[in-house]
Amino acid sequence: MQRTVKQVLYSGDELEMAKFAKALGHPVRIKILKLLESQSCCFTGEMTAMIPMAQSTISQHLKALHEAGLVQGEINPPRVKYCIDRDNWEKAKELFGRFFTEGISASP
Amino acid sequence: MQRTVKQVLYSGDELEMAKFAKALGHPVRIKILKLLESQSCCFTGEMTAMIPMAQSTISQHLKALHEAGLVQGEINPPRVKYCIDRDNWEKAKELFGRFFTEGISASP
DNA sequence: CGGATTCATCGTAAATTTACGATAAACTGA
DNA sequence: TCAGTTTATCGTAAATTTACGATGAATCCG
Repeated sequence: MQRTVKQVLYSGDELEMAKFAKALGHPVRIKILKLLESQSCCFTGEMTAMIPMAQSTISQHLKALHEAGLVQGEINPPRVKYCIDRDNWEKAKELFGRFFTEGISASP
Repeated sequence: MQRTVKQVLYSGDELEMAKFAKALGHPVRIKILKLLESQSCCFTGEMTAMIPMAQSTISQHLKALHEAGLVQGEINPPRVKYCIDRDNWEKAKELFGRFFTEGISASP
């Protein structure tokens, strides 16, 4: 008897690419990453000073970037210093690179 | 008198990257693009045959990809043949490439 | 002129995202 | 210990996304 539900199956690469892409799918998050990229690291406060948006909203976007693994935060009381997560950055770079050149790996 | 509303300003590149990234931000859209990439082009029906999801949903995702400019459809009655939009594909490739290596262009 | 095929669009419900202000939590330094 | 600073989280409203089935539009073939 057929018990498995009709459902799309995704490869790990597909899921990971989508996760990264989703995190990049808002211009303010692009801007934040650009900031971190240009000055290696910075505190939340510096971002809120440069981006005219409520502090809570910036914090929310940072959380999204963190959950996608693109950013990591180092507690430096009473502040938090954010940096690009280099490992995942490289992973994303490679995934996007492959995707746009050959089309992502040909897994399931 | 100050009349402009407090508002974040984005560069064209930031907006365009976010638009592309958002379109890539769902695994089924990644899968669809992979399909188009691997067999140059295909009809909607071939996708719905390979992806267990309602035809209307696939069509909706194709619309999203089309609106982001990543895909173009050529009417071939009674079917529609979809292909990667090569111009924007290259644009996206370059944007993501620059972003992950140097960090996107340093405009406003 | 039908009937069949192919795809888009509509209507809809549930879930998620996005923004804000208010508040809480963690830590410093006086 | 108390006041101040910095950031996260909560609560919330509006907008958007995602999925489905049903229906509509366009075109081909007989």
